[in-house]
Amino acid sequence: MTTALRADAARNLELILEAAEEAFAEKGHEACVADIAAHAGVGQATIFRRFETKDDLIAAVFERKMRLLLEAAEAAERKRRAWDGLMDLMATLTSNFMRDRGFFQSMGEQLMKNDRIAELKAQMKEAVVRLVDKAKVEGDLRGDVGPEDVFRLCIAAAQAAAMGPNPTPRASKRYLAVITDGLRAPS
Amino acid sequence: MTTALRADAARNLELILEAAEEAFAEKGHEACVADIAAHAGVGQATIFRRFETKDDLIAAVFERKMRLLLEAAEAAERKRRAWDGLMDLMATLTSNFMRDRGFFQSMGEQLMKNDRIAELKAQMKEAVVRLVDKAKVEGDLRGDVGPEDVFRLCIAAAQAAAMGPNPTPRASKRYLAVITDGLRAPS
Amino acid sequence: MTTALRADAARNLELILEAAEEAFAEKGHEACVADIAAHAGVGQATIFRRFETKDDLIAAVFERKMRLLLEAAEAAERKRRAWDGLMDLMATLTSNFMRDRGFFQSMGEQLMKNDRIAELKAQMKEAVVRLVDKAKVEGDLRGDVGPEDVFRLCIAAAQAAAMGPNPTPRASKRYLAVITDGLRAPS
Amino acid sequence: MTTALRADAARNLELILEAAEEAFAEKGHEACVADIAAHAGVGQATIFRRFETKDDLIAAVFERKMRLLLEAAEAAERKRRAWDGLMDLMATLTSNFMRDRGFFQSMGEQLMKNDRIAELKAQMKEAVVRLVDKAKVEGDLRGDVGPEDVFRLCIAAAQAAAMGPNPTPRASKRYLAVITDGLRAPS
DNA sequence: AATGAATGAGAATTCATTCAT
DNA sequence: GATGAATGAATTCTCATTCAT
Repeated sequence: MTTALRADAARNLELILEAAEEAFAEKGHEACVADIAAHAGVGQATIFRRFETKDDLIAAVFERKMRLLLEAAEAAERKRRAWDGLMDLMATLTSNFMRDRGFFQSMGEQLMKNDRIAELKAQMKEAVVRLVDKAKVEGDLRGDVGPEDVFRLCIAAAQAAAMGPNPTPRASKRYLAVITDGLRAPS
Repeated sequence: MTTALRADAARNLELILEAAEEAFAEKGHEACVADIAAHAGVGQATIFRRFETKDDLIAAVFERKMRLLLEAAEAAERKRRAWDGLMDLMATLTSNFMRDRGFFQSMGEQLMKNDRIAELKAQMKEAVVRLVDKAKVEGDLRGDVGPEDVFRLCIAAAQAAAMGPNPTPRASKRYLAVITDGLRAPS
Repeated sequence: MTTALRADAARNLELILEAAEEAFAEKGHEACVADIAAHAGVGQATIFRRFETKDDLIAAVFERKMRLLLEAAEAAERKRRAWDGLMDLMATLTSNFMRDRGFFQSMGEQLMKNDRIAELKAQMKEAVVRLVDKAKVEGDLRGDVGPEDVFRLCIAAAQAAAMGPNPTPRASKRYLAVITDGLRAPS
Repeated sequence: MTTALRADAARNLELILEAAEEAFAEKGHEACVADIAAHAGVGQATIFRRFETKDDLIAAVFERKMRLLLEAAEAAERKRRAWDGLMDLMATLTSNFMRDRGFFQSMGEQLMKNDRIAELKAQMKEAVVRLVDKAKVEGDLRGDVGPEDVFRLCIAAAQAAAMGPNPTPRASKRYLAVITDGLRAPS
């Protein structure tokens, strides 16, 4: 009985998160809760039952995407050559930043109240640290490049591409190429 | 004589622009007019007397900064080696993008109603075109780098630096260095 | 069961419409939303929840009155002699125009965004067309009087009566009498 | 010396009144003072030096037009047949009401603080009284028509014509004809 | 548990009127 | 005396959040 209800609730939660993700991706965090609720086919109050605050919803959506990217990071680590993995990961990150205005905004904010998010960020960072270190050892990556740089340079490429008149994924690849060229260790 | 009152008005205008610049720099365009007015020590309506619309105020602030940067661009062109001028200009641009959220937002917007702004943008672009061309001729700049890239890569560097926990000018210089390394023509 | 809350909402909607009707009737469309909200005992935002725009509220109030008048028109058509029905209808219209500044203003506006309103106007016009035609056939109405004239002459009578120092319904009847005398076919 | 200044002042006053008349005629009393000042080529404060309040300006403009109409009334009285004069006057009044939204609004308002205006209204009324009485004596005008009716019926005709899709002077004449037909004494 | 409804706290913008020169 | 400048008091509309059912 209660399980049935919970199943419904879970479904609603999923709908909310999907709608929120889409809305934030397109309009950024200034997308309004009412629209999200409507898109999710759910009452506005239902959202606030699950997430005390709009910021909490934002955080939840962010968390979701971060989890996916963590998986991408793990996949990258499985590549034979760390540099290749790093390039894959950076491409994925860049693409995400470019497509998702909300995710981008979330990354910029200093204050992340949510602990899980801080943890996810840390996890991601660790993965990148491993990739970076390995790539350096393998002689592909410049020695003076830190793990945080990786993250930020992706943002940079996405941003540069998004700024122009036709923000295609192609454009982002070009910028990323310029940047990653700069990362490569002098042979 | 008649200049007396106008002096006051000019002073107020200055105060408004300064307050707006500061507010937009810190909070971006979502800084509200009331706050700016309060900071300027001026009634809210006074702002709307000078600038029909909040967007007009934004444009005015943007224009101001662009003028400064144009001067920087001219100075850059006076350098003996175009590459050096380009590096200087990019450093200046990057630093500005990093410090000024509003300026950053302004750059991103496609529609610039204000004609003067479009013109200033065009002027800036021309200066960069000249620098880029010369730097290529002098063999310092990669051939596949367009003038627009310059602008965007600065944004990228600024963004990357601003994203982190301690967005110092230093950080931006480091990122810019990585990027500009990628621009250099293979010797 | 579920109707309970909706009953409350419906009640509020009713209160809003009543308050708006009264306010618009008295002060015209320049009556402000805040006052209407206060009169309805409702938050200002509640009004904007129901009516996206002040104009929508105006339209809704107009629609309401138009519906009543349409019923009056139908009743008029049921009279044995079309002329009598016409006189009744004109009296009703005039009285309404005189009492309701907002309704009067609504009639004057060329652009009626709302489709339902355009339709109601059309329906009313058709009813008047029928009355006018029949009255002409029955030899009571001058041949050169069009259906639109009927409407406008009512407005005229109302206006004339409203203009004076004591705008009683009586006064409007007198003016209407003068006008309708002018409509009568020469026997 | 001072006369020179007064001449300038008088000129300004004239400019203000002309601009105000035009503005009120077109946009009604909601025309804003700033626009009027701009149109008059005069500082906004200058208007408020002459007219303590916007309402005072409105009254002044109203007074002006009333004076012209008074002259028209006198001319009407000079006609051989009172009925003809009455028709002329009504045509003039109607035409003015139709063209001048501000004048129309002014007529509608109950409270006329300004005494001169009340007096002008009274004068006008007296002229109409004389015309009406004479026309009755001459057997052209219905006995039950009062002097106030004349005024109002003009407003009515103007209003009726203005309401339609093409508010030409022609239209107003048609409505006026219908109305004046109703005024004519049965021969 | 879910939701439609309600709302208070802003936000931009307008305008008659006052002020300082 | 004239005027550009300044402003307070509206006014419409938005949105995150709470409430009643």
